[in-house]
Amino acid sequence: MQYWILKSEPDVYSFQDLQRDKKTVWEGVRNYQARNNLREMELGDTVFIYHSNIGKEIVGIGKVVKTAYQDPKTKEDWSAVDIAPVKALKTPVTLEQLKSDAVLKNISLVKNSRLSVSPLSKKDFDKILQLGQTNL
DNA sequence: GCCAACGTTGGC
DNA sequence: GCCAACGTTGGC
Repeated sequence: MQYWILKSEPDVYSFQDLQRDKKTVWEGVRNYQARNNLREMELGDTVFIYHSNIGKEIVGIGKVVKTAYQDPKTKEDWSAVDIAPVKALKTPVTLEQLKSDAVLKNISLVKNSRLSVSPLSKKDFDKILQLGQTNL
């Protein structure tokens, strides 16, 4: 089991949209590092959904329901995965909270805010759950 | 809306 | 293969 953070702009596709849709194709990643992370995802891996620009907070939890396959939107060598919602965080965890945490301030979401798919250790994952006052 | 940080592109 | 120029992203 691995853990990840997926970034999305909520005015394009929000966690609420994911809850409504029950499942979505996570496509459009056009960054090599992010693509490689997508390809390392395994079935059942847990992901946090982070809202960039608007909110700037981790709002919910999802899971990988289909591992990497050819991005349907392009013929070029990019990947997509399928994501299903698990549950919303009881309390969203803001970027500010992440930055002020001695451990979490070093996660790639904070250090490299442009990376749209980034890995998370179990420890970091648990800490964020705790900050979000949420149990899986 | 601005700008810093980062990634990509293309000329040499 | 280097690096300047450019485009994009996202925090502020």
